[in-house]
Amino acid sequence: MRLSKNFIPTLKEVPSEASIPSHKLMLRAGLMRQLAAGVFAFLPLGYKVMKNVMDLIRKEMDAIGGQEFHLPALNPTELWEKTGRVEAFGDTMFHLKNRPFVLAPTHEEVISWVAANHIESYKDLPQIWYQIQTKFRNEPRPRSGVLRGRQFIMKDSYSLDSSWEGLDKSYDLHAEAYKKIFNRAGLKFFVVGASSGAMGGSGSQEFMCESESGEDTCAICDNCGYAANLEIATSNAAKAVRHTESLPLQEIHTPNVKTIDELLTFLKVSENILAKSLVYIQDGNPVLILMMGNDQLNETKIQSILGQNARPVHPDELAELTGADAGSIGPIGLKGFKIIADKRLENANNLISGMNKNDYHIGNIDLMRDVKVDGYYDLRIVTAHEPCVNCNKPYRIVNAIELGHIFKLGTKYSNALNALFLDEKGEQKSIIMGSYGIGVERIIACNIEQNHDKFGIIWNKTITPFRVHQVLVNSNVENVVKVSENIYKNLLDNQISVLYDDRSNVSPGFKFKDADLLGMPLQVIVGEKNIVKGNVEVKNRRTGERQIVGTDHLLDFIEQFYSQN
RNA sequence: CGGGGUGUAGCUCAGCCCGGCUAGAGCGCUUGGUUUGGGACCAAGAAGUCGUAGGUUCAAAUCCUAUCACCCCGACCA
Repeated sequence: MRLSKNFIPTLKEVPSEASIPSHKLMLRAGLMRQLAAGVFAFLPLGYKVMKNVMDLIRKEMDAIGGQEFHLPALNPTELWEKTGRVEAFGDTMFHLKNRPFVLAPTHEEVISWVAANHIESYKDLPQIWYQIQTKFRNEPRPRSGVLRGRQFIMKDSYSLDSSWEGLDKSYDLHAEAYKKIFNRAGLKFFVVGASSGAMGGSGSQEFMCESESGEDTCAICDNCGYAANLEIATSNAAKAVRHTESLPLQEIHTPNVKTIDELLTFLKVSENILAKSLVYIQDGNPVLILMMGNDQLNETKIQSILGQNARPVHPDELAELTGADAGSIGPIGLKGFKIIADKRLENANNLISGMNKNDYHIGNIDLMRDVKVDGYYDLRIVTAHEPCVNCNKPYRIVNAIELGHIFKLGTKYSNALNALFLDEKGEQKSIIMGSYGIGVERIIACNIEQNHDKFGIIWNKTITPFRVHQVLVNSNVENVVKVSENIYKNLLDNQISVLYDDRSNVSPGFKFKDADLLGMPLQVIVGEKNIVKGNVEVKNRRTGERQIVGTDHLLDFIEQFYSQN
């Protein structure tokens, strides 16, 4: 493809709308333009990369027996009401105004509808159905370029099985396919246990790409390989000690002391004898939550214990329920409260907590003697350097981008939509489902996040839009142009995709800068000083290494370069 | 939805606080010429409802009110 005749609008300056590297470079390299918040127009070069990513995904999905569909994005609202997900998605789903339709944010409903109509027998199972298609989500705050958009391309697949063992098998097939896909796309990634959220189901894992620009946070153990989203990560953080002697309760005057940090300074005691109190409302009833010291409550964990509808108490309610303000709340003397505590506090004694009276705390609380604890749970957010739950080595906490998410759904959707089959005994059963997603744009963005330098993008060999970027240096020298044209033709004749910078009105420096920005793995530089000896210069974009190669050997060189992983 | 920021030429931005005369710069673009191995140079030129609406004023890019859009932090996130 000739640069002189094709639309690749590169930018010298960084557009003000972008703040993370991938976003800046996708705009600067002319891959896309932003139409509205979270909505992007992909330009020819960007679409080329996207098609390469989609092809890569297709190959691996087909290899595990996946069959490609093309389902509608426009869905009747009624279908989504049957699974209760109109309410579950709430404002995140786009609704049409002049017809009772929604724009689908995912496709469990439509897949189940197809299955309900056409799967009759266990003999029809298993199935793996997938598509690569546009999804719509009314994100409250789109951000980070294509990493969180309101419209994006997703590869979503769905497994249909007649048994739970079958689901495990389909799930594992996907996990393996996903690893191949991300490896072939050149991404460094890791797999974490994750929360299933509103998707429901029994288990889920996320494929994460470590990146400063990521929105998710994960705990990683570099020693044993344990990795988990912070939503669910646990650790072996030390528990409170149970002293042999439980001292009598003691009132402590603590004027104007509100936070744990202030209490630490005021009392000059260790953090691990302090019990912080938080209050949630579960179905209208107050729940006191005890955490050790300054441990942070994990919202995902508390919701999985108290239910999705549990919420933090309002300050006014708090005063009414306890007679004190936040900072002076504690487990002693409360009426009508359920009390739960973090596992670090299990059966601890000689603790200090609030007295439910402003400016006072109580010392020497024994959770076995003085408090009726309704349960100990893991409630905290894991922090850096804490001992790994498996091997006790310290965790690293990293930001990460979610590339893919796989779920064991079970029968939630098949039940709601009557997707049934007859088993070997003639009994009617619900199809057992799994669902599996990959964000296509995220693969592109992650690739750039992990592979760029101050000059521009460095494409991975598998998804690069062109294998070779050919630069004609001396467009004013007739003989150089002639040789360069021959090289271009020869590359094309040998099925090597090449972007040819044949522009005559642009200086060599400008072309080199553009070549580095656009990021093809290999640059073939055709200039006067080398062609007189029958050579061209070949530059490795990643290493910057330059080699002089005879024009006769150029094809071999390129072939060899691309045959190395 | 809460907090912060920004909207001026295709792009990056100055001017706004403290109102004033024809609204600026760099890059890009057009024409002509000179250049050609790391974002060339000279000359001439085109290009802006100053986000939108209303208000104050003799006078508004500048002050006031409303509103829209975009970005960042938070909340949210199958």
